[in-house]
Amino acid sequence: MNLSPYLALEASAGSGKTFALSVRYLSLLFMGANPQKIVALTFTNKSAAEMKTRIFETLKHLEDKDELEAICVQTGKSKETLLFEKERVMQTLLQADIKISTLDSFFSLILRHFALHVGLQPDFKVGQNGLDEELVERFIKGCKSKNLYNALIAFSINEDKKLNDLFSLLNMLYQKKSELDISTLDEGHYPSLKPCLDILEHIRDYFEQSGLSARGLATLKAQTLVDLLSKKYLEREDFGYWDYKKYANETTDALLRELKQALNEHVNAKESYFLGQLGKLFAVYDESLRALMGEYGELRFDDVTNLLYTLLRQEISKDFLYFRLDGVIEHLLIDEFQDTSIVQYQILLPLIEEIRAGQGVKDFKTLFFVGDVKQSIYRFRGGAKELFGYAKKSLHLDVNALDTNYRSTEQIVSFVNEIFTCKIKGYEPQKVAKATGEGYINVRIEEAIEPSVLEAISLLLKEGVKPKDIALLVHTNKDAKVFKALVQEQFPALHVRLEATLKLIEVRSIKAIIALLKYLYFGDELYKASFLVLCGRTWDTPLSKQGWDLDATPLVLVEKIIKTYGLFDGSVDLLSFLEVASRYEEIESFLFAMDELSDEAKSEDVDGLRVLTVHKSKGLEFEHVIVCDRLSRDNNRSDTILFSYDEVDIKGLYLTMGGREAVDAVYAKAKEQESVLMFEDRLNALYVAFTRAKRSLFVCAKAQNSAFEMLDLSTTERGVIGVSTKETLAIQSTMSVYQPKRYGAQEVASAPEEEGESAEIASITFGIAQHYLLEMLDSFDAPSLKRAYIALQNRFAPLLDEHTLQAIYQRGEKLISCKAFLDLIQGAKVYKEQPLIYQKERKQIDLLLEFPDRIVVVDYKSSKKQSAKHQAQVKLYQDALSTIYNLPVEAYICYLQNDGIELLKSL
DNA sequence: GTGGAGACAATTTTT
DNA sequence: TTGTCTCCAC
Repeated sequence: MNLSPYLALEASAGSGKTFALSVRYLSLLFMGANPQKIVALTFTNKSAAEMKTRIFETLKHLEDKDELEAICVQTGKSKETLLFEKERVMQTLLQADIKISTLDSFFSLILRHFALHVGLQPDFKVGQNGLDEELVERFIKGCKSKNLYNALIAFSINEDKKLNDLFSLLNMLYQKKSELDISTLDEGHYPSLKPCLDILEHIRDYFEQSGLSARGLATLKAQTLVDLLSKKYLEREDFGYWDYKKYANETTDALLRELKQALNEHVNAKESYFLGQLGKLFAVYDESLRALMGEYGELRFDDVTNLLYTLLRQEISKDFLYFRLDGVIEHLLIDEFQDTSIVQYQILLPLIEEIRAGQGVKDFKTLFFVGDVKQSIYRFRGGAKELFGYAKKSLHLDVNALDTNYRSTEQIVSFVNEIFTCKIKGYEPQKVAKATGEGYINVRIEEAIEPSVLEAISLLLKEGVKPKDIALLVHTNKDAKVFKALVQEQFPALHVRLEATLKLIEVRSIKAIIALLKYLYFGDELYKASFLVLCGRTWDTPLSKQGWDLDATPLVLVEKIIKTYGLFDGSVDLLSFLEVASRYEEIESFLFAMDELSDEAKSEDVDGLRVLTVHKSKGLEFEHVIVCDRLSRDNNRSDTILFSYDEVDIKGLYLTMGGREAVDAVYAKAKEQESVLMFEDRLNALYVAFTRAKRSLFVCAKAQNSAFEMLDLSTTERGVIGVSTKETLAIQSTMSVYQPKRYGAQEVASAPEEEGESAEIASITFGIAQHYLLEMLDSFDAPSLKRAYIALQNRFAPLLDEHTLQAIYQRGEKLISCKAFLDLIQGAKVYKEQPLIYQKERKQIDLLLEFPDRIVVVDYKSSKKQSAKHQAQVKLYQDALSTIYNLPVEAYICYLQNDGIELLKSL
């Protein structure tokens, strides 16, 4: 066999990591490993699911897969042997309880086995829980009973810490609990600042006598430590500069050194005191937390790892652990190893060492770690990329690197190589799998990024790229929200899928409902205006408080608002919000709870152009990627406590104070180390973003304060935009495969904007209302139109004004009197709003006409702004339908415009 | 014109 | 908590 038993694989972006993992997994199976004893761990549920699917799919169609060859090499078996054994392996795999999961779920599984040992019921829940208030209460109670209450208050005042900050600090220590012995933290007395202030005064007196300017003298005044540490002369060796220069001499410089020394002593004493106090408070925090977990059976992710670590360290023996885990794990595969945190590694270490110790010939135990330190972007969550190197070294692993990129086209690979060589430490340029010269790069550096982004999108659409093949990568969730709105405003017909972590209260329609409720309850006109604007109406639209029963339950009120204002948009978020509303009895407590509402919104379930953060995009790939600069400026806020590391061990911890580095060299070094690591994380994030692209990459950078600054980019355009011609298999569908074609701009010149109605909500609502009217038409005659209009008024009256409703009605009139249209539907069986599931996308066909000898599909559009896209859309319907019907299918786009109906036959 | 000081504004990433 | 702007002695 060629399979290296203890292997670390360095897999750069797009180098076939998933391929390598499934080859490894299957090779183990073919070599006789028991699937029950193979554990494969990833970081996200998505990638765990993907890995499972990939393994099954590969095995199922092994004869057609490239993996077959690789498995031959790994196992030393011939193709024939493997294919002969395929069925047997499949059977074992299907019968086994496959252990492919995320680290977090693997850990909670283990913890469940031992729950009773830590005072938990095995059915504990994991997730973000809402026990924060109980924790605060219990923590304060604990402080009181331990005579720490005064210490708590003194601590808060001295450090100017709000309770909230203190809690995030304690939580941070909690995460590092396994790496740190908190009980040994220093302690001392709170030091006095007086010695420092005395020296300063001395300096000032001296300079005053010399005749220093008033401005200079003012800089030599300070009241607090913060004042003092902000002084710039602390960064200097002497006073030989600026206003001081004229009067500086040996005496002043000696005094400066004396001041720095005194300050150094002061900050260190203060740090000892702070950490000592914090250690005591932490003990109470830890205890309160543990009691709460036991009582409520609710754990956070950190709690699981923390408890498990404690268990493995103190309370259970290794043998017992294996016994409970249904035997020893023989093969361990870890994906994205660079994201592993130190606690996680320590938990896994007994398992790893057990495997690594198996030296005998009959012992068949293996380790396989895959990772890429260049893609480490989760330091803030504890991910320690240093662990990869450490593990390689300490476990004496074989090291292999995948050096060819199979994901991206040549232009992209060489662009990424060009940018990141020299920037990322130890960057090895990637080789190109297909040296075809394909690919497209477009780097734009402008004052504002929005126009660049919109141009990039229209450029892609013009080339016939399908929206779902485009991904917009942004830096923050907030940016994602902003760009989604922007894109929708400019391309009203485009589906945009927002994949960001948003709070429920950040969803527009929910914001609106809360605003209205607040208006009804508090009566503040401001809430009324904000509700109206959020609904897409002008702020001064009349709105009456009459007719709302404030004694009704929040659920009833919210439901009524949604109905009255037609706010339901089909998203799950409103449903979750109704669920939240049902938790409250009356409006007052509901409204006050809203400000603290932490429930998360689900991403919208639409297939279309995707907007997501760089962090979310990790592990994914897209045909066409637009990387956006950050809209707001970068925020490198540092934590209250700074850790310094010696490889993977904590070397020290420091209390952060602005300006402390000027008087404390040790601290300065730790801070420098920290900022290097933060820089690397940001650089890696850009590497991740750029390497998501398969065919084209747009970079939309700002001229000032750019997140791309560190890359020294310059405006570039290279290559041509290519459209994938690769067939995408429709799963579980009898329909044949849809072949995307190029819809060039030359086919239909896009019409100039016909109306000025580009206000985001208004134009979308207009389109929906128009469709609604036509859907309500029983038949295409005047009486039906009247009935449909009444239905339209009932539903859309609150959202659209009289004028708009009239305009919609008139378009309906024009349609039912359009000869070409009436001729078209003559003699057909008519179906409206027919759902169609095609390529896993849900489509709605506006009008379907069934004739004995042919099928006609009609799509209504209210403007010709996006005609190329409309063409593509009906073409898709046409193709889809021709696979269902055994008849010729014709497609039409029916433009309902102010000046008349235009019926356009699609070619 | 130069450059230090202080006032002032703006403010993440997720299992 | 950090970059940007403004002020003013040299």
